[in-house]
Amino acid sequence: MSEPAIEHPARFEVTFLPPPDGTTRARLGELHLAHGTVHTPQFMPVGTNATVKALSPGDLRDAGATIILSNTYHLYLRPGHERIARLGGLHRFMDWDGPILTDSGGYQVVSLGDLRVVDEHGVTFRSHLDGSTHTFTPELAIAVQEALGSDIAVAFDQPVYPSSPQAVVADATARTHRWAERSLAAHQRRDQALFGIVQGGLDPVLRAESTRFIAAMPFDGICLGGLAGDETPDQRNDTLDIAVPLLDGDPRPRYLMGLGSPADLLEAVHRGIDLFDSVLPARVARNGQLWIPGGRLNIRNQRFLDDPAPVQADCPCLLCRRFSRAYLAHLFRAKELLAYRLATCHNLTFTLDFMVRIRAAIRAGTFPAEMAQLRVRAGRVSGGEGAAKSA
RNA sequence: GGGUAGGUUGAGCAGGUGGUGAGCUCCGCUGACUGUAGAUCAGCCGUCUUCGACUGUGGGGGUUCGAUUCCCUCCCUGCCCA
Repeated sequence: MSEPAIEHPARFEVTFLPPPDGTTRARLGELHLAHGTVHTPQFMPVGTNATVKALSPGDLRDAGATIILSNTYHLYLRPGHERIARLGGLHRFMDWDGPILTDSGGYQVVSLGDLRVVDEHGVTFRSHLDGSTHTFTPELAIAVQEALGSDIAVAFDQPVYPSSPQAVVADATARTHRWAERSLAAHQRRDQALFGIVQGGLDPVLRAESTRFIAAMPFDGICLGGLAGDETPDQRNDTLDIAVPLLDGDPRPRYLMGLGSPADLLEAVHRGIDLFDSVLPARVARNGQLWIPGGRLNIRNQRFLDDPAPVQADCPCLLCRRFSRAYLAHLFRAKELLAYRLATCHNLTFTLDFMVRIRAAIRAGTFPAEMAQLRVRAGRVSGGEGAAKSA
């Protein structure tokens, strides 16, 4: 509330257009928001409960984060959006003075699978905390996000798993469109951007329809939802190749929701995406997986107990600057809390540094040529073969 | 020296008062994780020719068709008393 109103809640400038030869759709942009400027392509660490798990705001800054994501559904349930508003808004509450995007809570429709009812009015959930019943509507999702005071709010949608039957996808997509209109109508806060969400699953026709429908509305940015689920990389790429070209010439940022491994980020940037978020780097860090150039380490593996080397020699993160693999391996075995902080610092530093490299290549006009080596640096997403023996 | 309670797969246990002990929890190993109900979850964790088979209840001996169980003896550990 104390934030100064700005003329454009989300002014987006593309500062480096994709080459006209069609070798890539990767582009460079600056997204100007109430709490600062975000250079795109950019990755947003996820801070569901008004905290990126295990990290302080200072850790986040040091890792290179410039914008983070938080969650409407979780903060509505606890501690309550009105309480956060009374305490001065989400930025002040969590002491993060950079931009924040809030997810609308739509994703929890699928992630909290059991006991929910979706109808035209909204979604009735059972709270994962105490079992109490709540109904989320587009209007409530917007009101909560306005109370939180995020820089970017997101329309309330109904995602479905990419592999869902066509009829299910069609139904959810149509409802998402109607809810997009209601979200837009409900949104009032002038210093807060509002992004709309495209659905459509993997169906080319539905995805194209949804992209056109959402793009035709006066949102400040376009989210591509319903991906980063159980689809294959090829299916995801094909879907992006259908949706993104329909946004050619559109002056707004494109945000692929939920994507997070370096290899996946690279392919999506190549296909014209500007913004990403994912819990993946932070979650796998807490579970002992450390990302390094060309692969990853499972720090719980026995061989690291005697390894005096840093996780990644040239990494500037808190972990790699000062501690050995052996120390981190010990902390994980002892279940010491510092393990989660150090590992998370590293994976987010790695991910955000990867985005820096991508932006540098785009700026230099060498992005398509550098894709191969960026792919090598990204390593594999999953499946055991990507594990690096040591750096 | 006497008494007493025990010795079960790395650790800690359960069980078993004559009819096939491979069960549990740790630890350990491997994997998974993508708009976070996740510092979580899954598989493995005696040996082998691994959809099965074999071995294993401190050592030795005895009774018995059959012993982890009953008897004898020895060894080891904890506690109590001298």
